[in-house]
Amino acid sequence: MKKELKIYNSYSREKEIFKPIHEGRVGMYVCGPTVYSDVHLGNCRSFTSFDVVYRYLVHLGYKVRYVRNITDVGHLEGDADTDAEDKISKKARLEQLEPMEVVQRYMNGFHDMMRIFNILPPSIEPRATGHIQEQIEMVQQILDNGLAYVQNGSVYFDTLKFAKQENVYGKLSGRKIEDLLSETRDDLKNQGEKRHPSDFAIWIKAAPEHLMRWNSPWSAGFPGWHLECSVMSTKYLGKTFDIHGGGSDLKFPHHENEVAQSYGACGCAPANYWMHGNMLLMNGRKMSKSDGNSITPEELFTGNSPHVSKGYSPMVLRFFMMQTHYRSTLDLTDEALQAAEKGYRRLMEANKILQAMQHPGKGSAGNLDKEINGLIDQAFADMNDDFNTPKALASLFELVTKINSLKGGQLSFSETTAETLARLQQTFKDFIFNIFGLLNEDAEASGNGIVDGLMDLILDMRQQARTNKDWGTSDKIRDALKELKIQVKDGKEGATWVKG
RNA sequence: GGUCGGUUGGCCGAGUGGCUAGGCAGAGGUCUGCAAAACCUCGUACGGCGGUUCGAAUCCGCCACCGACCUCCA
Repeated sequence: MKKELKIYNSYSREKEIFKPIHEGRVGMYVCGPTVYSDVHLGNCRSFTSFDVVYRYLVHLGYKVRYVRNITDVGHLEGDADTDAEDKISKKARLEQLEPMEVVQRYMNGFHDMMRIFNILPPSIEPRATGHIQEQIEMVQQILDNGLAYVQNGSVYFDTLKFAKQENVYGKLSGRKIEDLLSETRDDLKNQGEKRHPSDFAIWIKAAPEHLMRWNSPWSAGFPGWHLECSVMSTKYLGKTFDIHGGGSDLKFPHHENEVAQSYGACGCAPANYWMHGNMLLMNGRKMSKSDGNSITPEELFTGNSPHVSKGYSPMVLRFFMMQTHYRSTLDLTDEALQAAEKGYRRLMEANKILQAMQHPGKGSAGNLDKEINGLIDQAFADMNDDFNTPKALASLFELVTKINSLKGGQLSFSETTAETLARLQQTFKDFIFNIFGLLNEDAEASGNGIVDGLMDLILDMRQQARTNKDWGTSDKIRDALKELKIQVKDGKEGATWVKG
C-alpha cells in the first residue's frame, strides 16, 4: 500500500519520485504569512494544501520537521531603492501602533484561523525579527562571496554576476537569462541604488522615520524580505533540505531570490523539491489582498458577503478545497460551495454509519471484498500521485456507496470479510480526519448529550404514533423537526436524525 | 509586450492514447403509509481548425478566449 510517493517538482517541472535526504525524515519549509492584515481565504487555501502534504507525509510514517515562518519585518511595498515602505511599518504608522502590536494582532488572527480550519501547527514557526543576527551573517557571507554590493548603507544581491557565475538564476520561475543579460548596465538609467533592475535588497538602510531598525555593519536598517526564508530554513533544516512550498505567486521573485541567496551564501541549492500551490479564484480572478478581490473566512462563515447566498462552515470550505488538486486554480462560487456542503455531509454521514457497523462474522472474500480493497488501495495510490486529493476523494465516495449499500441491504456482508470491514473502518477514518484533516462538525455541535436525549425521546414518540398509524402526528413531528433543520431518516431499524 | 498555465457534460472539478472519475443539480425506478434518506439506471462532456495514429478529450501545429507571473500578494 505504501508505494512510492511522487511529487511534482516546480524546479524540474516534472513529477519525481520523492527521496528524502535522510531516510525516514523530511525537512519541509513553507512560506508563511506577512502579518500586516487579516488572512483571506486564498491564504487559507495555501496553508491547507501544505497541511495535507504534511499530514500525508506523517501518515506515511515520515518524521517531518515542518517549518513555517511568520514574516514580521522586511516585506516591502514597492522597490527597496526608491520609495518603498515596510508593510508592517506602514500599518503601524497608519494605525498609530507599535510595529510589534501590528504583528501580534494579525499573528493571533492568523493562528485562530489556522485552528478553525484544523490546520496543524508547524514544528517550528520562526519569525524574521527573531533572526536578525543570522540574517546579518548571511548578508556578510554573500558579500564575502562577492555576490552582493553595498550602496549607501543598503546591500543588494548582484543578480547579473550570479547569473553569469552559476547559471541557475531564472530556472525556477522560468525566466530567460539572456533577457536579463541583454539589459546591460550601461543601458540602464534611473535605477536608483541598484546596479541592475533585477538586483534585490538583502539589507535595507532604514529611513529616519522608520520604526523597525537594527544595527548592522552597513547601517541601522532591516533585512530584505527574501532573506529571512533562506536564513531560517538553513538554520532549522540545513543548507539543503527536502521540500520547499509556497503559493505560486511567490515563485518570482521571492523563491527565485531565495535560490540565489542560498547559492550566494553556501554555493548550494536550498531545496530538492519545490512545491507551488495554485491560486484561489473569485469571479474568475485571483483572490488577492492587494487588489481587493478577496473574501475573509468570517464573511464566508456568516454569509455576510455579496458573493454567497448563505454561510458555509469551515469544514465545508476545507472539503471544497480537497475537491481540487493543489496545483489547479479553484474558483469560488456559491453554487460550488452548496455542492461541497452536501458532499461533505454525505461523506461524514457515511463514516458515521461505517464506524457503527459490525460484521456478522461469517463472510468470505467475494467480489465486494475485492472492490473494497481495490478502492482503498486506489485512494492511497491517488495520494501518492502528487497528493491528488480530488481523485482520492472520488475513491472514497465510491466506498460511500458500498457502505450505504451494506447498510441498506443492497449488498451483503457475506461478500466481504470482517478483516476487510475493519480495514475499511480504519482507512476511512484515517483519510477523513488524519489526512484530509476534516472534523465532524455535527458531532461537535450536538456533543452535550441533552440534544441526543431529547431526540431519542421525540423519535420514540413518533415511532409510537407510526405504530398506531397516526400519520398526522408522525408527519407533524417530522415537519416540525425539518423546520428546525433536523432531518429524520427512516430506516429498517428505526429512525435516525441528522442536522441540516 | 515577454514567460508559463488553462479551456472537460447544467455547475464544480479529476483524468488516461483505446477501458466508469467523483461531488452537486436533473430524469426514471426500487424502498416507504406518503415523503425524506439510501440504492439502481440515464444523459453518449472534452474551445475551434488541421495533422500524427488502426484509434486522441489525451501527442503535434495553428487560431480563439481566459488566467497567472513579469511590481507587493498564499
